[in-house]
Amino acid sequence: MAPKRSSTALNSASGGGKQQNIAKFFGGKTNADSVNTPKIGAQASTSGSTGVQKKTAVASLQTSRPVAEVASATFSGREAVHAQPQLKRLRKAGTVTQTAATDAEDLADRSPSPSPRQENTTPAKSKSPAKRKSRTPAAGSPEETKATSAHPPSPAGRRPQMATSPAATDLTGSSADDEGQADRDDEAASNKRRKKAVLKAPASTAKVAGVGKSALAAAELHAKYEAGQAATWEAGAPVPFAFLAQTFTAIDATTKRTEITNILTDALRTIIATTPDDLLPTAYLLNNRVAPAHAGVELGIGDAILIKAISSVTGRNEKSIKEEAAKSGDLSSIANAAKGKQGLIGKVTANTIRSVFKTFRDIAKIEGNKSQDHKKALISKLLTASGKGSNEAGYIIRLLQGKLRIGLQEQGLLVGLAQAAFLERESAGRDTSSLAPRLEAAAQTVKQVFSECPSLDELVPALLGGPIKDLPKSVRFKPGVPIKAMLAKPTNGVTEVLDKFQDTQFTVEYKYDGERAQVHVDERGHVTIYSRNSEDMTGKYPDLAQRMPDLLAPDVKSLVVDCEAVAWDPKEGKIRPFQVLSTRKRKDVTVGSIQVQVVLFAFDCLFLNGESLLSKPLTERREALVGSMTAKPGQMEFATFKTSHDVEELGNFLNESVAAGMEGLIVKSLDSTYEPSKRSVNWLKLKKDYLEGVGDTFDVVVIGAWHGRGKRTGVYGSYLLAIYDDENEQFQTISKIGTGFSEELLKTLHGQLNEHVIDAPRTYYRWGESLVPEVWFDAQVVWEVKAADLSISPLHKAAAGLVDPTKGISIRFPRLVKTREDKSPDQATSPEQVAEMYNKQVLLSKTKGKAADDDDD
DNA sequence: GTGCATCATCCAC
DNA sequence: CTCGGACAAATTCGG
DNA sequence: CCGAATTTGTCCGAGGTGGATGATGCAC
Repeated sequence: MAPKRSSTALNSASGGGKQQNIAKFFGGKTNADSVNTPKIGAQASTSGSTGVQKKTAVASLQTSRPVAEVASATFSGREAVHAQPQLKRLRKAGTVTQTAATDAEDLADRSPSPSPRQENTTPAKSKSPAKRKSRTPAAGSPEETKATSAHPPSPAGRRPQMATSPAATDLTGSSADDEGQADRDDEAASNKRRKKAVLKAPASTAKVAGVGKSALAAAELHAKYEAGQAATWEAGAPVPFAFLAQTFTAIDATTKRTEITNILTDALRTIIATTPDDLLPTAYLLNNRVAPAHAGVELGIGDAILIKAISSVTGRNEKSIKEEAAKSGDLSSIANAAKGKQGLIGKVTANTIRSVFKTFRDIAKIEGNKSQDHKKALISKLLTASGKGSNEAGYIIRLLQGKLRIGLQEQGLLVGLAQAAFLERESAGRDTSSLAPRLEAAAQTVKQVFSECPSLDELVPALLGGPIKDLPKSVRFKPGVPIKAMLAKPTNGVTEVLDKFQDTQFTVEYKYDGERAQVHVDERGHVTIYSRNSEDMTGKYPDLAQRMPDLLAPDVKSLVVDCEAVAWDPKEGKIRPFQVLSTRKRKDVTVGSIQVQVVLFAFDCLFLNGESLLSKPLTERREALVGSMTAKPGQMEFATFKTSHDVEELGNFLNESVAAGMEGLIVKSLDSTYEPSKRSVNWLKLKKDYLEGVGDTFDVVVIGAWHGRGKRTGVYGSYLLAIYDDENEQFQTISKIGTGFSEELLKTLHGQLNEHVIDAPRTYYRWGESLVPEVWFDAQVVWEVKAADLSISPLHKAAAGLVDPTKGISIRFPRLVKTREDKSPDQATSPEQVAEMYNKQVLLSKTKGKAADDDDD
């Protein structure tokens, strides 16, 4: 064996130091270097090798940025070592770490406080003056108020870039910004070969302007469009499904965003002008839904049933359909091809939008014995009733798959709805120069409204009923209807965080590894709980629903809080890993039968006593949060957070959080509003595995692949990966992988791997029965892959027998880092290393849970 | 028919 | 959940 | 000061592991 040196370059710049440590850790074991980076170690107290790793990890965390810098910081294990103590020292200095429960005062006085505030607004280089300068309220009032209340209005008059759009410049006012120390920073940074620099002031993004050249061009077209003319049906008559299919085809033909929305807008206008009753079913079809998410109604259709249906309509056998679909990457084209021959048979009446939608709803209701046959029959009927042109049958298939794949999804739909409604019902105006901003405003309003009340059942009628600017009055946030969750944007290091939040006051929270839970309490005390995707989870968490009333402060009448539900071990008083939470029953759970207990970590308050808090700054929402509930260990606690601007300290807090079993941190701007459904820069997530050169990586061998679908047609869409067990001379699968590739690389790899195709798997491959790749490869190619975590796998075989007697180990969130031309397959990561990493993770989880910060002193 | 294994779908991350 | 690509808007750069 | 070049924000669609649930299929 003796995979010698191999990686001289391994981890080249970023991981040099780490490498040494690993090697040390594995006591010089031959291929030690293939494990690039084990987890950040457990508590430092456990000295030894673990400690060493932790230290280096810490060091690189903190710098994170320029690769070279990291490298030098970590290059020698020594240096890294002495970095550690100071970290510990710093820990408490001058900042507050609040662990749960504590009181509101504490919170209140820390946060907004004058001093930090001005510190942040003052030096403001407000580099994005244009940014929040906001547009005339036009139709978009709600965001408006929100934006301005979040920040001191700091508009900068000059620079109304949106030349022609007067509306966009209206509101501007004085400019508060001063010159450019930002520039200096930038230069300094870029001198250090930093990729790009900085910028970005705080919250309240675009929305204000958002009208560019292409939007203006579009407005001109819209001003001229005659809605009714495209209709081939009589006013009031059901709109033929073919009309929708044609629209899809047109949209599919372009990738230009404005063009897509224009096509959609025109089509929707036509429907509004002729048969407005069909707008709702149209919207549902476009939204790939049959009911609002929280209604819990699903189609229950997958490729398997679709293939059966296609088979029964075309007479082809299922297997051939399946194979062709795998190769062509598109089931829908098969249905279309068949249609090309047949067209409408006999006296079948053609599909209409409403008939298709009605059938979808019927399908969703079917359950029980023979339900699949029943569904198949309905689908077959839809297919036979599809016309010949326009790819109708294909779109039926795609709609049922829930993947239209034409470059239009929910956000695009909302824009189309907004524009169409505005133009058909209230535009009035021909002055195109003001039209563009008004359309933009309408779109923003509709998006906002929908994110606060994601129900087309409410939105569409309201859209047809009155002016868009009145929407927020009729369709609004209320307990009992989930609001779309605000999401955090990934960042690649502490320094990036600091860049983005330069002159913003921010706070840092633990990122718990559980499940998002949006808890609603209405005026009657009724509790409902929603998932990140707005599914109703109340049936899964009756225990949470039951305990809520006891947690509420006396004067709380209604409330919506944003939380993370985390598995909880009541005996040990510690949190448990996500994998445990996922084993919890989901339906018809009764409080008495619960196997996996759960603790809620609350981190935001969105609604209190009849009032929406969305437009309030985080500081206020936090006050509301701690003021409205009382923490109880093991039941409900407030997410641990701290407020600090110090790089080192942030890095330290990140490590702390990981040691406490967290996924990392969420960094939040303190004066930002809650922006539903946005992946806002106001919330940044910081996970150790995002950092370059940090996190678990593996060197794996490619032994199989699957044909890609959709835009990956013609190349492999995913690959099967294995590690190498040199004792038994086996390649054991550890994961599939399908992300981290550029399109170009995908092509290259397809060609490269095709040279290693073999007819049958090698006898020395070990894989899961239900994970048989479509193509096998001889073990030749080695890649470096990164993951967030390791898990015991029911399918994969890596390190089988080492941790679990039969099961192997797999990885969470695998992605390609790079190909490793310099490594041979026998230098891949070994089972021992995988097992070691897994064990370390478990060990860590044993000491985690509670106070992670009581270790020093 | 009942019980058990497997497949398909959905949903969390 | 992670990632990359395409667009459009916003911002910076260069003449 | 204006147009070109570059950066940022948004949206979309490829793809991952794993567990519960419900339907189906097979053995008895």
